[in-house]
Amino acid sequence: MSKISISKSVIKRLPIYLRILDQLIERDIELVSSKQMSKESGFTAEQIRKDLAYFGAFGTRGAGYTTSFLRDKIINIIGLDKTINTVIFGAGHLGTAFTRYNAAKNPYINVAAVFDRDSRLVGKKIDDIRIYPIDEAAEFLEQNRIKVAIIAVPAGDAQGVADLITAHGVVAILNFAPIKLKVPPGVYVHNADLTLELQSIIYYSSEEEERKKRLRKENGKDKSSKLLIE
Amino acid sequence: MSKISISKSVIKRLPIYLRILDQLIERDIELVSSKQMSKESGFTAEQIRKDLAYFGAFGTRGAGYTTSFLRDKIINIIGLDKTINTVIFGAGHLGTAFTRYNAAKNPYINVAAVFDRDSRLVGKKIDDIRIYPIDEAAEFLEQNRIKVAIIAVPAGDAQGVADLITAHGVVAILNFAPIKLKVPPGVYVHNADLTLELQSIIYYSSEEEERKKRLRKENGKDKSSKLLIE
DNA sequence: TAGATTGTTAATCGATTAACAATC
DNA sequence: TAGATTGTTAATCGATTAACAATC
Repeated sequence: MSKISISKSVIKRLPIYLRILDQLIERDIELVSSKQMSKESGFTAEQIRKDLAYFGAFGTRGAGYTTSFLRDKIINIIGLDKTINTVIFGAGHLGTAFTRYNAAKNPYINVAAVFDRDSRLVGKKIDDIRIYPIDEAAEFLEQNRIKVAIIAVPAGDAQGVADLITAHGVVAILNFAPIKLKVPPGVYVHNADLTLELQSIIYYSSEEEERKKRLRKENGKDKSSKLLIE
Repeated sequence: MSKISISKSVIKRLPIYLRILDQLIERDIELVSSKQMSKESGFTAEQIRKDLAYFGAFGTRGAGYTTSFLRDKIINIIGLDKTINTVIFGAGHLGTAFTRYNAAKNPYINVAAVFDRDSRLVGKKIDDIRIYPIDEAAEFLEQNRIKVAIIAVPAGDAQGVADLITAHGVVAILNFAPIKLKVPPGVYVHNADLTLELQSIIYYSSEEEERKKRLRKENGKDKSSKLLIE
């Protein structure tokens, strides 16, 4: 009965499998092999089979996986089977973008409310979602049993928001603020720091560039030295 | 002379170290130990030392690291020493949010232009950054030797944009569109799929919830069975 | 039965952690 | 010299890959 803990790497791949299955189902494809899913996802077929096998034997040997059945299983594993309500803190550009993006692209998760400190924004709406003052957050979270929240407020306000929401039932946070949040044990924080992600990409762009330059130079000078490269 | 390839995990941590150093320098702190950086970052001191050691011996035994010296080193390693110009495709909510967010938070990278298909947006500005029609992208990329681009267009347009920009010198892409881009070999793509990240967080929220419920139930019924949990 | 593909176990690979000698 | 902290090597841990028996 005791659950072995599944690694983060596996959990991160599940929504990707889910999206692929959604697309296949939309195209009325009823059966899929790990090999086909490998092509769509870029992960190896072995890895896909192994990931799924952590949770059960969902396929049919010789045939593959029934798309709708596997989709339902993954929805269940992630916990997307019941309607998930989430709230966003911060109605700035990022909060607004995320709210709209999510409404358009995420069939499994509903943004129930947006909270902002700025009283001028309160009462307005992002699409159909109302902006509330932050003082009403505690009550809203408790009444609606919100477990997941998105933080899209300025860095200076983020820790305060984190303290508030973890005190009122939130156990998982998607954090866009560029700081390391301190949260009570058991609360899961995923940092989606866009600046950091962009910076680390630069490494690959310059490396690529330097590699090419080096290659050109070496090639021009001396063909034999090519063997030394890589 | 041959460069051992450094793992992605290491590269992803470098911008975090950089931010911590920036903050320390702002507070006029001139020396920092791996232990202190560990506290700020959440990574172990051993890991920080090991990460840095891949690139050289930047510290002083017995003392620690000189903040400004280490910052310069990391800036160099990532490739942020010269001004990095990037461009964004898509002037929708996400593109706009990212443009503004980057201008405010990222001292190392400049958004040089935003491109959009929608002619009504062309000529407008996001902060000080002008929106151009997508037909002008090829020329702009070449003339300004843009190596890094951000894709924030609808899923259906993303592959087309990727084809266009990789044909004109872009070698690293931050992709917000929810599809797997096909790119020429050597081009680095980092997917920042906000929907997927939010979905995978749900797993932790429900697990946490179930764990708590289980715990409460067990505790109420029978104290001795507590030992079986976890 | 023959062909295909899963599920699982074993082997490999890579990344993190621990330990400690070097040295400021 | 004594105390502190790095840089590096070795040990451990975990994740991916390979192989193949099970079975549709």
